[in-house]
Amino acid sequence: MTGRFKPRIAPRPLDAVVRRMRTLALLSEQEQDLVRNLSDRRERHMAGEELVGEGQTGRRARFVVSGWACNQRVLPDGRRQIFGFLLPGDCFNVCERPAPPALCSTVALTALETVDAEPLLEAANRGEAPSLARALAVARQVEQALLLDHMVRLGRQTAYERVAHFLLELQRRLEIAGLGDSQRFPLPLTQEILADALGLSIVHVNRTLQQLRRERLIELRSGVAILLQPDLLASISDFRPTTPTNALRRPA
Amino acid sequence: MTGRFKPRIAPRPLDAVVRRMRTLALLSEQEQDLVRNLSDRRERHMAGEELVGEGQTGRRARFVVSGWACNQRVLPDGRRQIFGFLLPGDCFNVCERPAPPALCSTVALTALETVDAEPLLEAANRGEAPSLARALAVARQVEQALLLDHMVRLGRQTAYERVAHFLLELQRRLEIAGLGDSQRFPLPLTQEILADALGLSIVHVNRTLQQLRRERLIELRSGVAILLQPDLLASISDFRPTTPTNALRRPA
DNA sequence: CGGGGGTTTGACGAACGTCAATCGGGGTGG
DNA sequence: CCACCCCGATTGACGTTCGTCAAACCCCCG
Repeated sequence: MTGRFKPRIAPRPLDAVVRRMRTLALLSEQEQDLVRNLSDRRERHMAGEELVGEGQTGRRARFVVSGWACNQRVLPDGRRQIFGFLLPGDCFNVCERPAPPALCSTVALTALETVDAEPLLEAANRGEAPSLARALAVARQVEQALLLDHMVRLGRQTAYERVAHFLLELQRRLEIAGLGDSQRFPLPLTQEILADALGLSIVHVNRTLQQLRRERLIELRSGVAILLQPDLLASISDFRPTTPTNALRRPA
Repeated sequence: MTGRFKPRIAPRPLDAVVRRMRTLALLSEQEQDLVRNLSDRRERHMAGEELVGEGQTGRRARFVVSGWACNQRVLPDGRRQIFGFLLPGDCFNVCERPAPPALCSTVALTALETVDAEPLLEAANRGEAPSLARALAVARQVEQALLLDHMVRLGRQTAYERVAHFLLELQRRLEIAGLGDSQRFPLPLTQEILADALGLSIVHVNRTLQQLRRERLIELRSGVAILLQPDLLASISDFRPTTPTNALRRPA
């Protein structure tokens, strides 16, 4: 880490994005540079800030560069359902232009950094970046898969299974983004957020986490999660790694 | 209804499909005929038949012409989650070609009739049917919206609210397809299917329906549902009619 | 008349939510 | 440096919702 020479512009910050895209399709060098050069039009958001409002139109495609966000909807009586999380490397507002009204709001959960991804869409639409176009399509497919996984958790899994399954999902996604290893990853979520994602009460999330700790399946300290027995967690929660990396790639 | 002359080919059967598409975009006469002329390549399926297997590739876009189907996933221990229902007029397997692996399986719940919709996609891709292309895009958006509604039900609503909300959704969709009125519609689902959709047990679905009947909110007899007090049901379940018909249409 | 799938009912228990109090750590102003 | 404070985590007691098991019922059909 000590002063290694970096010839290219904009070295580190978009690392997660490039990494992520490369797991989705085989990007050419030019395509990778296209991504790395997005660094302008960066934006910073504070935790709690709403990035996209429900029903909002004219949204521009963006990447999360650092920090966490979520898609959610809030009922009039205050109940909240979180549909999914946006991690570094994830894109949002990627759809046909002009973008239709947003189906839910997107909210920053931590300090957050994003970049405009429209230049990529334009290049892709002009046919200049076929693999990139494909990567974005696959990203949407993965997003959809995660949504269905989440729905199974909510509808047909117990609290215990839900938490285990969800932690495994985060582990995989964060490892792909280069932000964790096969067991350890940052988890900057309050138990209230977990509860609203998993369809549980705060108290019950707490107890479920306690149980997983007691059974030496996980550790959880100061924003870091450690999966002590990932395989056991996977069999407990019927976790099947969709997209083990490139599973969705087109053959040729 | 007694022998009114119908000049065009293939009169009735695709009515639901045309109706549905017309609520999604303003179709030209040619575009409507394009839809109506799909009648070839019709296919019949029996209840229980799997139309699409999880992970299946090379799927072709299709419309449901009559009957009901659902998207679902089954866990190894037999638990099942139904993600949503396909009603007459709905399309499935509509996505960029070549189609990525299916994220869940699609199963016929009743005797079912479908038609191949690929000709429409091709015409749309050739730029020959812009409004149709738009209608298909909106259809996907609506499908996504229904998915999120369903997730809110599963994660944050009580059994009572879930059933009420779900019945209202069906009422709206079936009325659009021309298969029901503002209160009455066919409901060819067993309580087991309802349970697997709503994340409940059969017994609890039964009791919830009993309660709704006792309170004179609904009637349910021999495959027909009647919403006696739709407004009350809506306020009970916080039902907000997304897409009150054409809400998602592009301004110009 | 018998059978089978779907519905209904009751009794019971487990999972999960609610309420309320306490704890604990990091930040902040005095 | 310390007292305070606030938010989030934790714990206990208790109530409700919902699931499970099992039996009865109902209706359509052969």
